Amino acid sequence: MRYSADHKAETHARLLRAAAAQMRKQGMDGVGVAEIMRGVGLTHGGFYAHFKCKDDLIAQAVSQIFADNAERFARWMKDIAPGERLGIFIERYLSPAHRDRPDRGCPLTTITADVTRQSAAARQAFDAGATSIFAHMEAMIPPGLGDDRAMLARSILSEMAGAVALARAVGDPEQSDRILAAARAGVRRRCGLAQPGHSAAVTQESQIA
Amino acid sequence: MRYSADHKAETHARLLRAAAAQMRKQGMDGVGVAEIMRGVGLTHGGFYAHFKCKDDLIAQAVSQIFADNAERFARWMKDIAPGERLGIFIERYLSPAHRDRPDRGCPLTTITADVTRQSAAARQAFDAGATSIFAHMEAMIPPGLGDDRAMLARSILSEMAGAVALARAVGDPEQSDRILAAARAGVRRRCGLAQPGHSAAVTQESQIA
DNA sequence: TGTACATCAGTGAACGCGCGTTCACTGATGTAC
DNA sequence: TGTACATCAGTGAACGCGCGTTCACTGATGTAC
Repeated sequence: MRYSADHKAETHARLLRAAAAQMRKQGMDGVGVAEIMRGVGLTHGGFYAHFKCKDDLIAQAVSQIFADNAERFARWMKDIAPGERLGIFIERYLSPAHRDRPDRGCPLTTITADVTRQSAAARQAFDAGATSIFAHMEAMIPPGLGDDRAMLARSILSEMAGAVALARAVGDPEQSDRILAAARAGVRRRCGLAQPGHSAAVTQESQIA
Repeated sequence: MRYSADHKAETHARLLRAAAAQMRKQGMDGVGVAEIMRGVGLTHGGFYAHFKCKDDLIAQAVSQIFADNAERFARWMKDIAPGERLGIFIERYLSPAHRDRPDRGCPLTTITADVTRQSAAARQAFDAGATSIFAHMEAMIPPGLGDDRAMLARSILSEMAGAVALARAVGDPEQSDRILAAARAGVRRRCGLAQPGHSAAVTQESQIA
């Protein structure tokens, strides 16, 4: 079956998007080649027309995951005044909705532990993506907030990523909600924002906090 | 070969300790039954004299991991004055040494992502251990520091666990050191401690920061 | 005290299974004439 | 315009491998007599 000129590129992109979602939900080594191919309606044999091997897919999927989230971030922030962005980002990042959807969640919360055991190519893709996220965070921090905004950005992102990861791991829903609420309060305070948040993205849990 | 009365219990304990270390380094599903048995000098067939199945080992190993760290924590803190404990804990937790030894590292940094995909028994063990760590952290926070020490403990532990996990994932050593240094500075400030730390556990990186 | 037997932690061959990977093949379509 | 051929994304059987698990067996030692 011969296909149109860009058919292969489209299939390749669909495979990467499927792999990116499944790897975040099930862990980077928890997804099989056959499962990914089935996910886009193909059979396992065709995999090697698109990727040299599974490690090749993983490395490309890491880049895809960061690209997905960068695009989602840009879409969120497009119509929001620069001064409002930090508060809204914090609320959304530390929301139960983010916790409950790891398949489209921030890679700093989903693939961080796994990537330490992956190929050099995958780790380089992670480094590039993480650096970009740190830079975006730094840019959102108001200049008057501290002498070293880069360090503050790293500190705050560590807390946000750590809180979402812990909130996912904890089985007790109340404890999980409290972890998110504690991080929202801690990060907002450090960013000079009112307690609790009053943006449209505010959740029930942050009201309780 | 018949063995002494408590021989089996000793072997069981050695298996759990080996599994606890390997699971933190290689991920919870990255360790095989045969590999663990080989690690204590036995063959794979004997595994089922000690555990019902692999999931049973994993659940018990999760408890073992938290017990290991609770013991290590108690040993650290034994001869340290209560007022000094928080500062020293922060320095050690956010040290390159902790980052570089995940096999004996805090479970909140090593098994958090994996445990979301494990059995109910493993998740319950994680919850119990995490609750205990949160309580220990809360007890170290000076009463005058805020109106809600439990929330502050959650917020700070999220940052510390997140920072160590990110520092492990990042390939660039300088970036990795900066993440730890940023978290040390951020957490110390929030705990009302001097910048930078002056305890014996101080590292080169915190001097730079 | 010496002999016969029971115990049971550990052995190692074997199993079914799913994995990543290979490869001869398919067949709709673009291209050459 | 019609025919013959080349292309190549995708198919599906097959592979070697390591996994978790089972099971008949071993053999040093404790116990019964």
